[in-house]
Amino acid sequence: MHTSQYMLSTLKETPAHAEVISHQLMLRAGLVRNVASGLYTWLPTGLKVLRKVENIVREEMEKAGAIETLMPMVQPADLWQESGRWDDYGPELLRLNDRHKRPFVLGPTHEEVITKLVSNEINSYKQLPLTLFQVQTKFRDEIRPRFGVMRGREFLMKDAYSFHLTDECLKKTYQVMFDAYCRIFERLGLDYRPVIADNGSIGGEGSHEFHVLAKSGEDAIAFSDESDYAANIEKAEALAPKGTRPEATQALTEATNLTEIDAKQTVKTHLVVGADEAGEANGLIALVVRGDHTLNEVKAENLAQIASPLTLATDEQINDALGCNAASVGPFGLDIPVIVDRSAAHLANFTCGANKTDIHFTGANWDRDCQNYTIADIRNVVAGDPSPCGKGKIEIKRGIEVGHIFQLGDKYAQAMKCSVLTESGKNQILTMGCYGIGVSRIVAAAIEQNHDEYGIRWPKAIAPFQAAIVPMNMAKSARVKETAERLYQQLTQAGIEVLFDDRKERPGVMFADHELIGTPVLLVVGERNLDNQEIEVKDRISGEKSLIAIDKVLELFN
RNA sequence: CGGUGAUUAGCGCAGCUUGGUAGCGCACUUGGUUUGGGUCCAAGGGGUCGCAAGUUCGAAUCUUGCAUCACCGACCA
Repeated sequence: MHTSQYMLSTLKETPAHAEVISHQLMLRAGLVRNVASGLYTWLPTGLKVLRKVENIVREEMEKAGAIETLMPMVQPADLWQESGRWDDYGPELLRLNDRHKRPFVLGPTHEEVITKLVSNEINSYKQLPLTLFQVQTKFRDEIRPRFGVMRGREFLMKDAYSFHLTDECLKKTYQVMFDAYCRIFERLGLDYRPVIADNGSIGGEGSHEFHVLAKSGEDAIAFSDESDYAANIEKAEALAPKGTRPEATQALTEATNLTEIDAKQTVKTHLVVGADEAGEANGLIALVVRGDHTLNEVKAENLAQIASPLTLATDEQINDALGCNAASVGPFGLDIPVIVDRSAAHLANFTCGANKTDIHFTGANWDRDCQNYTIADIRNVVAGDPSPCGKGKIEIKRGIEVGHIFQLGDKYAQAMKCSVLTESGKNQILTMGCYGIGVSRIVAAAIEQNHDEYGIRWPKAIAPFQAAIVPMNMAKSARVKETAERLYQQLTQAGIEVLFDDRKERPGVMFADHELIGTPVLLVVGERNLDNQEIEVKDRISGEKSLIAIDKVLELFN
């Protein structure tokens, strides 16, 4: 490709509204352009990267035995009504009507369509197990799209779905997919970690997220400093403190002016909306964590007594129920259920709200001052906590979620009546797994992890071009022009993707552009080295320059 | 959805306080110059000043409403 016949679209200045580095570089390097909030056009260079990621994902999925399909992005509402998600999915699900006023959705995911398909097409246990996948554009009407393509509304995703007769078979495929995911991220050249994850609203048991580690990551991940344990902080268990609780030695005393208390010797009490046996919102529940800890909303929401989604009581509700302000809520003397975090439950002689505005208790003790409570793990782990795996301490790093695999179970198969005849001739509902990879998000994540002050430093496997030829003063030197063109022909014929910079620009401009775009190898052709039949090779990652004989250039790409 | 801020040439911004012929840098076009790290000189092209209404002889500038975009929060496979 010659730059004169290409669309580079590089920018010298950083567009004002791009916040994170990957977004800035994707705009500056000419990979994407914003069309509307959360919607992007992929420019030629960006699309090359996107396709490379997509192809690696596709190849590994096929190696793992998955079969490619393509489902529509627009899906009829009745499929979503059948699964129940028409009501469960919030405004993130974009709903629209066609000209006949029939309701449709823009697919944020494809469980309904695939389950319906398999339900119709697969009739016998002999056809199982089956794993299907697609690479398709998804649409989620995010409340607040941000970080460029990292959290856009429209994005490219690989989603795979597996169908099984037994959970045992599902677990086997889950492991195959797990391994395939590891190979994918290794081939992409990214520093990644699989982490234990919460299943979220999608349901089911057994789930891992794959994270690309980067400081700007949106998710916090808890690692053990001594083992392979890694979990999303939403899921990482906070163990109960060891040993027995200290003795109650102080008397319960009301205090008005509290100064200089160690947060570790206090508890804070959140009131949230509870749930009745049918799971409907009903009444309030008190959640107690130690003053220096934070409530883990996912753990709390997963408790049966608590309404989903987790809803904090309003100041008004608190005032109606207790007659005090939110800051003075405490666990004692409440006629609503009290759930106490393990660490908070281990305190003695602590300080807490007294359920009277601006009044607190000191010298508070469980059992003596409050009998009706239950203990649960409801806080976020913090750095230094013992690892739940039993080895080492927790360290917290940030990651970008680029993959997520689930053992779904029969939630969708049940709803969509997806069953086959077994060997004994009986109808049996299938059990499912689902496996997603954010293809477009990987492009942004790769940049977050691989850039410097000059621009992007692509891992070789996904660089838009393998090399760029930069001729020095080609307009004046016929020899440079000839050599560069010959080199270009040679490399191109060998199947190497080379960008030939034939713009009439000064060298500095060309160097800066190619470093911004992140091409791994620059081949600099200049008068200076031609007498020796050599050209200069500059490595984008190491920054090292070296001379190489022109007829040996091909060997660089073996 | 709440809080904050922005909207002037393709991009980055000034002008607005104190109303009076719309500017700067980059990019773009043409000519020259330069040529191993974002040259220099000259001449050009490009604007419903987000939209609408109001005040005024006159509005980018003042007033009101609306829209869009972004940041923080809430939200979130």
